Amino acid sequence: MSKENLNLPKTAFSMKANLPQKEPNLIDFWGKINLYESLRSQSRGKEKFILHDGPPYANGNIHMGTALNKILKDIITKFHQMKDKDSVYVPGWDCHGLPIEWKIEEQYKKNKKNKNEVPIIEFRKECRDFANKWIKVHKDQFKRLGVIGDWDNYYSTMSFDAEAQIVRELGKFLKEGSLYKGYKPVLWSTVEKTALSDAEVEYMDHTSDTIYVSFLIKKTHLKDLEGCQIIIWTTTPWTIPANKALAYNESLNYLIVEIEDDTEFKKNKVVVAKELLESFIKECNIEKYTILKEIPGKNFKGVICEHPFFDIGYNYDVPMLEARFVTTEQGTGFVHCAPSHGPDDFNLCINNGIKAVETVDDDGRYTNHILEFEGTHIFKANPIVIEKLKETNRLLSNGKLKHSYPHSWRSKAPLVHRATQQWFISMESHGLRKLALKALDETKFYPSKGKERIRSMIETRPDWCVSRQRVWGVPLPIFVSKKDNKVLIDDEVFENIAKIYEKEGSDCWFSGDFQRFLGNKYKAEDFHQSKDIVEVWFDSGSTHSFVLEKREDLKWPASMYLEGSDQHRGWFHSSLLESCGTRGRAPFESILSHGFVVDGKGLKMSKSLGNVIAPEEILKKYGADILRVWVAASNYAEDLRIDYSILEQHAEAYRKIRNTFRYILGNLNDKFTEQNFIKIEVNELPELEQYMLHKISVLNENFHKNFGNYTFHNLYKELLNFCTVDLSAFYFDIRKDTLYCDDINSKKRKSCIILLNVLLECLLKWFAPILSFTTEEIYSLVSQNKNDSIHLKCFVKTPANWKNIDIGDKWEKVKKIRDAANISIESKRTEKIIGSSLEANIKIKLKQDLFELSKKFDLAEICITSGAQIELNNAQEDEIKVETSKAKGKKCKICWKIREETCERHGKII
RNA sequence: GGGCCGGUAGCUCAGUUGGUUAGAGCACACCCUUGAUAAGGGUGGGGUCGAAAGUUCGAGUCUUUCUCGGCCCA
Repeated sequence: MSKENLNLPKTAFSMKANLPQKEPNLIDFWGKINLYESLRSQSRGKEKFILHDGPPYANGNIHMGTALNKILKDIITKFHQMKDKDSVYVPGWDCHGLPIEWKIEEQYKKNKKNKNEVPIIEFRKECRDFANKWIKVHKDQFKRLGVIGDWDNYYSTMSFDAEAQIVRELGKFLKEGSLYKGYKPVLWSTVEKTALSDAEVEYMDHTSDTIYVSFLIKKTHLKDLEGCQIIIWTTTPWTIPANKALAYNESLNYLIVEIEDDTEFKKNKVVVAKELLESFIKECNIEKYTILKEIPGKNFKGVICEHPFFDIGYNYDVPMLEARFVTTEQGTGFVHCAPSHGPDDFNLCINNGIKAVETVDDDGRYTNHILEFEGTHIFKANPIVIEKLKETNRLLSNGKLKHSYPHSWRSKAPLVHRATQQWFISMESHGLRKLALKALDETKFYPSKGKERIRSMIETRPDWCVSRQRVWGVPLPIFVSKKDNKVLIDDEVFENIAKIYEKEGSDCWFSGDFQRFLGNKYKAEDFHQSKDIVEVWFDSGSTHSFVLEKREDLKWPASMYLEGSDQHRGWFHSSLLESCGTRGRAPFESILSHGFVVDGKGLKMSKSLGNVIAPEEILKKYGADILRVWVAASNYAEDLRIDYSILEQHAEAYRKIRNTFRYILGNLNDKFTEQNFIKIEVNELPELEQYMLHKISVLNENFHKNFGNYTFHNLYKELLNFCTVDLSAFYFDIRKDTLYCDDINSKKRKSCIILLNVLLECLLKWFAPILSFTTEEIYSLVSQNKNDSIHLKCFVKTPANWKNIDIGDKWEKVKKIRDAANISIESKRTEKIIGSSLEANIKIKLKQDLFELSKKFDLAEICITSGAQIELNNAQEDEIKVETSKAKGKKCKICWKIREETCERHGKII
């Protein structure tokens, strides 16, 4: 009569998750049981899966992108571990480079300290401390996400052994001869006094001075062109003194135009592209003019002009050169070329024997190569150049233009192209490009489109500039002979430097005394020591050499590199080149790239839009497992959307999963009995249990298929659907009657308990890589060994005899009947004839095949009604017809079924 | 401006070589339950597949253009 006769669920597993409070305790638990060490010792000798961590920059708090990245890495690492491998994750940090230098300099500025007065070694120490500080912060933040890794033995690009190995790696390129000294315009910041890497540049609007300048033709074989002036348009007047050539496009047509306005240009014959005449006329305020002749571009071949500053000493020839980069988008169809100040200009000129020289110094001032203007800062030179052009009567007009222009990402200062001495790794001299392309073909990409993306970059990228004129980095181990200007190449010296770095770090490079690096073989006084440092992409591109190769617990090449899709140009790229150059193949077997985190509308997160969500907020509000669900449920092949409504949805799904566990735990009374899957006598179980084992085995198959393709969002969806559709709404709902109301010793109930145990184990293991905290919370509740962890387990193997297609098909049909019954029941429910389905009695008319099939089933049990009768339906239409009526009789106080007689199960008890 | 990728119900995602009325779960609405209870069950509504044009007997799927968004580059 009372509830003592029922076996109601009872569990210590709370419905409310309270993740923000509970998760930190689980992190402590993992520390206490030494989870990482246990994983390693129990996996010794097993096949290794090495996901090599792409080092985040040790600067600033983590953001959603970092959280996504680390969680994805952790999920994959755990998956492989549970697939019975030795899956090792060693986190690392990228430490050298401009952003940290900049931070220290900012502090100096605040404290009115002059950077130039601080010894380099002291400055570098501050950078090092700064990086160390952020590594510590990051470490805690990553751990909080549930990431398991070798946190005590992480790697960093500024560790002494890393700096030493970077020297060895550079030595390989030097020795091979692919690392060469070049003189090229690079994007240069006159504020930071350094060349900037692509990643350090951002494009913003900038207002430039624009000028139309005329170049008088000095020499031509074409009579029409004699005495004409070539008109160029430029947005960088300060580069005019560095002009060495003019470019035209031979596929364009040009016009010779005589100006008739009563100005200083009266009767002057000027040449511009036909298509651009109109804009030229307008912008130079020319009212009256005559078109004298149209001439094809190819006629400019061999034409020589004179520099607009011819009169003040610029008396060299300015040849006209053909170039495809000349377009009619803007300007005049002629481009002024300063080989020291633009990559296009440089390439065109070098191909025509015109070399770049150092026209502007580190600070941005003209050098002595620039007559008349030496010492003037280029950012102040525009008005001076414009004035001089006016004086020499070469300026047709000047104005302003707002356009997208490169700026330093740190200082936001506009950048310039400036020819400087740099060190380059050649893409061609030793076949690096070819090797890299071949290596890509041998790499598996997830998603596959990543391959094309990096491939097209490798195909077209220029030589790799690896030098930087800064101090916080690994010094380029280069000595140049004072005698013959040749680079010292000697393995002994490289190794000597590396050995010293291993002990002291690379600071000693700047100590002033470099004899110790040269050993006894050479004399310091015979060499210049390079003061450049290695660009940071070379640092991180070398991690495979000082992490994967050096550590006993890892392997080379890595099984996988996993980063955001921007790293196709970043770390994937630099690692590929470094490794192909030194080892002839990629340092990875596969690459997984993920998209970017954007807001709920698909827009990128930005302070100005106010749509930024920090991981910290999510951890505080929902907990890491919800964030991990978000990662698992999202398709990382594209951009990942996140906002609070999306998180709320995932939190809801999490609750469903949590309640699924809670139902199982409750009915097991928190007593998990591990089942030996192979020994389960499948045929002895009720068919419903057999069907569920079949579903489990099919799901397990799909699970591993999705895992194999790293399509976690599909995997997660299948797991979630299993919980909601197959378990909660079907199996659990049907079996409540058995679990609550059957005798505890009944075979049926025991079978169900077996299945719940199986389900608990399967679900715990399937979900463990994703819901790392919750599965551990559950496991620690049911595990006998208090120091055990779910993360030390392997995935289940479902015995072959669980899969039973026949039973699967049969039950799919039964479910159709159930669906039809539900529709019928629902109609009586809305008519208020019945409430719960147990108040219903259903009459089901079935066609022959279903009728025969249903004879073996208890459809009342399956449809959760008090009664069910089946009849043969001979009609053609309506395959399944259900009639619902109110069940007659009295409600059994225990099982609530309505019986005309006393309840066959509980009559006695009552 | 150029290259690459993407836009399927409010949300997260399926959609096989073009082939019936485009699917799932969640969310929503209504109902039931009160023995998974800040739970559980049932039923239902909701999409001109970013837009337009084209190829085809037939297009979410192929082509082109446009648009919006993301990454990279200039």
